[in-house]
Amino acid sequence: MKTRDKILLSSLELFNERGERNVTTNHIAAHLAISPGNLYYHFRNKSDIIYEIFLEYEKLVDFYLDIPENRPMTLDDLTFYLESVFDGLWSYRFFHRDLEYLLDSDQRLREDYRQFTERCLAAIRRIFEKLAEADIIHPQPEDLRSAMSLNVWLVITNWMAYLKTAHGCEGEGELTLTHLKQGIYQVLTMEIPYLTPDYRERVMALREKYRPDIPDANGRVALAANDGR
Amino acid sequence: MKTRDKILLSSLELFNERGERNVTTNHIAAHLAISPGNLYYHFRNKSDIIYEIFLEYEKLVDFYLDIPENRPMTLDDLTFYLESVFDGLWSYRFFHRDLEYLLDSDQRLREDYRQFTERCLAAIRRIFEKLAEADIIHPQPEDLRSAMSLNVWLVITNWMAYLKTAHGCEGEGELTLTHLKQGIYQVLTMEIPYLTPDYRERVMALREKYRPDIPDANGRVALAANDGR
DNA sequence: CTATTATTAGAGTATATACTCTAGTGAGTC
DNA sequence: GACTCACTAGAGTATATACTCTAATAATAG
Repeated sequence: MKTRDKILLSSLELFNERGERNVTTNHIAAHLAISPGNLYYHFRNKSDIIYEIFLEYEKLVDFYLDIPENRPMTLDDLTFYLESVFDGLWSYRFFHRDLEYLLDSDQRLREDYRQFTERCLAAIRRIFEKLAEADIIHPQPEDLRSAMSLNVWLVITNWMAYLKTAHGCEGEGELTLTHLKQGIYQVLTMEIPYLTPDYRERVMALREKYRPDIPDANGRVALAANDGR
Repeated sequence: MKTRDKILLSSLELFNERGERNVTTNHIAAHLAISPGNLYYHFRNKSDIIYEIFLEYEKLVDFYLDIPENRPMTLDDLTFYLESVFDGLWSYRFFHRDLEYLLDSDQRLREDYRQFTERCLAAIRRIFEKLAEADIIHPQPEDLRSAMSLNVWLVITNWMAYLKTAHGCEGEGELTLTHLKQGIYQVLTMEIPYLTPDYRERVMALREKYRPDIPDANGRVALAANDGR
């Protein structure tokens, strides 16, 4: 594997593990057992590394959120979108943690990320639209759909921060992809009132599969056996 | 004013303006025209300053979210809670920006914040409960109420980050308290399906007052005259 | 007035961080 | 064999950062 790619890979790994703020270019070089000079031969600076990683993240999510227009949407589609978005969030989880700082330090990234957000929101809106077309949810006025979509986005992008900050349990409470995906439960919660009678049961069952098994804010632990995952 | 208090005040101001990561203890001292030594006479380290600021934040929000149990809840109460929470968020806006890093660097803060979150969530749940008691919203099963409350919390705490990251417009697009409070529109969006017929119109009108006047993700600008604020 | 304590200035320090510079090495090309 | 060129090592640098130390000054109590 090319040194350049190794740098990107190691950086992502270290960023995800320790947080971008705690990972220096020297750390990255040391982790790869290459010299700092070598690293700076391949990248002008740390921002450049982060930017390239963002481009990968962007490509991944754009790929997942490509909504096929030639057929109606199914519940499996919805599941796929939700799972995929959380997969992406997990793989590049360092990114949202220091988002504001990162955007402040790199204008390119700021503008790209803005457009990325817009595309994601448009995709979510389109998903709602197609869910209505498929009679899975009741149709909504455009205003409401936009506001709902934004709420979905806010919940998705903040779910991980909630898990990491609200559940202290330092040593044991390691965050996993499974925990992260329990955010799907939260997203589906918002759709409940809009479900059509035909699909209500099925969506509720789907939602149940993602019910958090960590103590909720009441200190209660859900008993649901999270089978099949 | 005591030097100690001046340090806290200046720190908060600088943190909010530039972000905690971009503000050093030397900056704070320079801003107050005192020596670094003086600053370190009053505080053991930067974390201590942040911790004390958090305690103020906590006290403020706890004060706002004290739910009176001796009378039914009104719509004015709800408005007050929403406005207050966003006021608090605004006054200590640096805090949520670097939350994960801050909690990682200070165990006390981590534990205190965890409990703070729990109290906030409990308050939100209680508000939903009392809204149902007052026949403003339909009653919900406890499960749903908990999940809804968590979503409200996620939307509230992520709204500012959304504004700061999704709306690039560097120079002009200065973030203001008014913009921030448009998050109330998003929060009320989640309650729409649960409103009782009696209150539906009134809550929708309230919500309309907070309709964002910034371009939404479609590039459209809401026309609503945001009167009276 | 004296002794003590609280407060402050300001120079200084150890370490870290992002990044640079020079001197190569080794694989291919003519 | 001379030359090129992508790639790499590793020492080095300027700056920043969190924090310390000493000495001095103001405030206060007896």
